[in-house]
Amino acid sequence: MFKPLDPLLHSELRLAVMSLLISVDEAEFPYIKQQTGATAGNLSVQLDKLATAGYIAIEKTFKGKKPCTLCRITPVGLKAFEDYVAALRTYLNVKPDTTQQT
Amino acid sequence: MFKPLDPLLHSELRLAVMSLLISVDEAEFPYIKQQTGATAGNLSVQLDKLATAGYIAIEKTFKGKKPCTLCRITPVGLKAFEDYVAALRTYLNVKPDTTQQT
DNA sequence: TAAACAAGTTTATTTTATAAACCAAATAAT
DNA sequence: ATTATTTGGTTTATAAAATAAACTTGTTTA
Repeated sequence: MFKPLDPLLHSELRLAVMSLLISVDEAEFPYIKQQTGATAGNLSVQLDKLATAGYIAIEKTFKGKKPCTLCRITPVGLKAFEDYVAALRTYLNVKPDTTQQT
Repeated sequence: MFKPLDPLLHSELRLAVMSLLISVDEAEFPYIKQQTGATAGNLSVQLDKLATAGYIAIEKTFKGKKPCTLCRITPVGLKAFEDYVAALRTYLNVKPDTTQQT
């Protein structure tokens, strides 16, 4: 009936991050922070979780002398996102149940 | 960019309950328990939260000698659910659903 | 009449989300 | 030149949430 929801994606901030990375394919920490409205601390933690799960790849580079944290979604992450959306739909598009109950 | 998600609905079990109540419009505790696969304790807690928020109405009756907890969605709950779905769409990169609901 | 069952509730524990506090380096101000 | 401020984060502490285990109350059933 209801498919289980990947707890890693069923989180407002992490979902926003994934959604963002799907549309831009590469983004810097400050940009994600601004787009999501998250605090730096919260964002840092949630990015770590996504990276640990292999949903995103984090590349730490430099932009001139400033550190630059680049994030992009991985194929695993993209698949997880799609699965999550499919699971969510089982909660959102429910037609009235006309089957017999026993 | 991303609309905030009502924390009361952004919960797997509570969302399942709401989804269920939208489709059947009235359901007993054991039925909800069976459909969602939740434990009784968890379900009891989450139903309370939904009721406290005014999203569902809980009526405690009897079915013969057995207690019977009846749940149904309220107009407030229905509105909240619809708003939640609209907010979610801002994360899913999906166009709003323009099909007619009957 | 004792044991098992049904229908929940309460409580305790684990997880999670989140922000506050912190750190290091670069730039700006005095 | 030294101090202050800003940038770009990380680490840690706390508040909130989810969840199941344990418990309660009444009802059948053996």
